[in-house]
Amino acid sequence: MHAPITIRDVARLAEVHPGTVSRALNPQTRSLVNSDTAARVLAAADELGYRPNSMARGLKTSRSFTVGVLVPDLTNPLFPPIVRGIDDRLTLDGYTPLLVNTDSDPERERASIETMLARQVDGFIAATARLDVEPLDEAIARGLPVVLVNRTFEDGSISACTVDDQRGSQLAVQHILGLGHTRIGYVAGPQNVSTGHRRYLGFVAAMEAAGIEIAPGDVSFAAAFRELAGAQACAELLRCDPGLTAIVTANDRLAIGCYDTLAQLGLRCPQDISVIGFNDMLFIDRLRPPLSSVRVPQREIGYAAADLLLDQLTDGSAGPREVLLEPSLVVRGSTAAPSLRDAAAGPGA
Amino acid sequence: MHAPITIRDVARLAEVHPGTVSRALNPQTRSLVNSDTAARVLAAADELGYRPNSMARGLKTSRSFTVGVLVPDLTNPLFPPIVRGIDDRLTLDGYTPLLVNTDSDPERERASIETMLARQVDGFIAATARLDVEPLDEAIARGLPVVLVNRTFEDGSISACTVDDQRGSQLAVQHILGLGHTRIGYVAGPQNVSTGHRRYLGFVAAMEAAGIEIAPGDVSFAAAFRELAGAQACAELLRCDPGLTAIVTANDRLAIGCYDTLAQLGLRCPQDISVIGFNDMLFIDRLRPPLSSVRVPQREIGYAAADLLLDQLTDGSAGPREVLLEPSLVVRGSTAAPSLRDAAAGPGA
DNA sequence: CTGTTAGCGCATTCAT
DNA sequence: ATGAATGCGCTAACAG
Repeated sequence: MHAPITIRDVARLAEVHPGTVSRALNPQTRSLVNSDTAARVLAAADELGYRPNSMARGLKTSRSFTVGVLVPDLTNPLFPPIVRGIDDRLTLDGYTPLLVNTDSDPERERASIETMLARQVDGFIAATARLDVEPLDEAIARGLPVVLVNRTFEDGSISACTVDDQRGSQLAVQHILGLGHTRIGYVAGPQNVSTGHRRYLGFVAAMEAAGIEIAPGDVSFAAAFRELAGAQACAELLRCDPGLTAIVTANDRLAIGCYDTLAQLGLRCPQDISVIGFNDMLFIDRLRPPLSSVRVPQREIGYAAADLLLDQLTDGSAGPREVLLEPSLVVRGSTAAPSLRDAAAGPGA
Repeated sequence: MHAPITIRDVARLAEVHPGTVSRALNPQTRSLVNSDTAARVLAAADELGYRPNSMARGLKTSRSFTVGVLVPDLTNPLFPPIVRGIDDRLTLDGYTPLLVNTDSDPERERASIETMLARQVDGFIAATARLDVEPLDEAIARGLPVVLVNRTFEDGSISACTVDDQRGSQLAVQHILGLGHTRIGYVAGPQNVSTGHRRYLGFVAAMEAAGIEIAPGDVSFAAAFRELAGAQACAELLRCDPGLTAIVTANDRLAIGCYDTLAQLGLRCPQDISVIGFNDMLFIDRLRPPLSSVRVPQREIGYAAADLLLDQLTDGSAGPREVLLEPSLVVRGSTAAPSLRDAAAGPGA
């Protein structure tokens, strides 16, 4: 438990002034110093095991090389890959993420942002679903760059990185149509989060593009991205139109809920009804049947978001940008051609 | 984008000396100041929206109120709940976790610890399975408290928080025995990680306690906690002893691998063979059949680990302690009485 | 090229 | 009970 080694210890050993040590140790300013001296300093620093105190550096430069990362709940399987991607990218440039779970609670959110501001974070990445940016207003006012993940801000004044949700819905619909389905239901997510809304819009657009009319009862809105809400929405769908042969969903967990309802009604998937999810969650291929889904490159989204932020951090003039990543279709056992069931019996009964 | 508000701004508004503001704002020293003045200072701080600069404070006090948290890979479903628990507890006391993914790569591990040391973390929580403590030696030498999660350090010189792995194995074995099984195989995890080793010891002990001999081929060691390794181990088990009626595993993912092998061999679970996992991962109840498992209170483990660390942080004299949390048994459809080969009844029916 | 100087914002010792 | 002074470890502006 020896005393911490400072820049002055290194200076003493290398027989130079502390200021020179600072210059020699910083790659940015190393060119300002004689390479021999620099080498000597490096050697001395190495010998002593010197490690710059980043709080002192931060105090002086008013940059902390930390980034606030807001997620609703790390326990939601959606977020770990995103956070991992963020971490991977930030680490490359010497930044450290400060992770916070907000539980989508405005008060907790406010408090967290407060704390991070006090910690002098250099920017924020908000992987939260809620639509308002207000809690981040002060950060923005202070000139701190902010990047949104999984959502966008309407006027485009804030950088954002998301998957192309509409395109994802289109992939799902086209897959289902390609199998020959025409009686298609949709379990939508909550419309007050952008993901839910845009996936819904994508579904509508894709159906229209195919010239298929969406009957009033063919869409049911789940109150949350949860299994139970999905099960309820699915039940409602089938009550309105028992003749559906396929259900497109806005999220894998909603699709799991659909499985529950189908099982309860004695309907088989995919023989009686096809189901397709969205996100391609870990282990979703282990369900019975394995769920077809729209894959979202979560880790890449996090990585790209961090990339966006670093851009703005490094190059002050870099304006806000939006990055849209491509989803892809993963076909598994939950989708098949329609009417393996008795087509002649028809719907209605 | 106004200039940041410092303690001097508050002092000016409250018409006191900056030193007084510092005292008034810190709950610890507030008693040293007249309560009227204190109130005035608080009001001024509030009005200006003052937020203490934690880097300046840290530089002065050489405490950062941050804690380094090491995990192998956040993407492994084991860790999010643990990290969540850590975060929840640390936040209560104003600490912030600095999360790092090491990928169990010694070099990455070393570099991360280096970075965190430079950031003046006040302590470490290592939620990694296979870390020799060596990379943390310097931290320990510096007098920084360290808490291990999911593993212990032999000589008990380091605090640790784990589930009672042996007890967990015992619960699994007793459940299987209670169903009437006597021909029981074990798919063990890697023995160079403490979790794998202790669960194995627990299995052996429980079998011995029941007076059942473990035949040479009845245990197979998986090379990793992964599905494929589990599948291979399961295949080996059944090759040696096709008469097994139950398989106990050291981990849910190994159990999933067993499912794969059983399906491949045309064996039904639980009618032909029962399988029980360990961890009770998220969505493991969604497999077919739903996996019986030993539940590990992951979030609580993280919470308790952070608690241990805070103890040592707050009370310098607090020695290292070990905390063992209780596992519990979750019975689902993958375990049943042996030899139901003719019974048509499914689980729960 | 390198030494010197002056703070960054705060907590803390010493006066008063 | 409060003011004054000092320095945590570092970087940056200015000399030389």
